[in-house]
Amino acid sequence: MKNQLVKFIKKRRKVLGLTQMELADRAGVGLRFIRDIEQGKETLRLDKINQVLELFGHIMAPVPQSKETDDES
Amino acid sequence: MKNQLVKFIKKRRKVLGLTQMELADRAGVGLRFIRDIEQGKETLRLDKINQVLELFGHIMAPVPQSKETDDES
DNA sequence: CATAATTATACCTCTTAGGGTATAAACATA
DNA sequence: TATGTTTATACCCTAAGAGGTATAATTATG
Repeated sequence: MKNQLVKFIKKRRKVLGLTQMELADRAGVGLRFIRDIEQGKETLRLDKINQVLELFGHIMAPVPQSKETDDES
Repeated sequence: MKNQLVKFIKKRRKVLGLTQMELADRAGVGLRFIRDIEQGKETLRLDKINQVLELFGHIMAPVPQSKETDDES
């Protein structure tokens, strides 16, 4: 599966009913960064991504390419 | 667990008996980048990391913070 | 429909990641 | 010990990521 990050962020944000701006504020990143994530930009910085994922109790880690998202945790 | 990436890269590289330089060449990244990864630098670019992980059939994806590495796949 | 809220796109600036190179340190092995 | 190999640290330069802002497009909502 490709771009699990995009799907994950979008889904989680919707679940919490947050706007991109609210998410950006809570994560302490710029609004533009949230947009870049959700647009599938691949040249993002890892620390910034993790900064956002932390809100959802997640972190970026190496997983087998084939494996489907096992989280929903 | 923190920095699964560092552990993963170091372990995989050792298993294949590659030097940092060899890994850099095969992944198509600079030697400095491999070193930055293994030194735990957190401000790395996601696309570059994935470029390296691809050699091992892996990719960066969001996982629960608490979950231990389940790969070894 | 009109209006407001949310998201997307574009431009500018500043900071820094990534690559290269050189040197030093650590780690082997004889 | 000395020698060669691998890894770490430090420097410079270029390209681009991240943030801000403004504007357009999209999506609700009445």
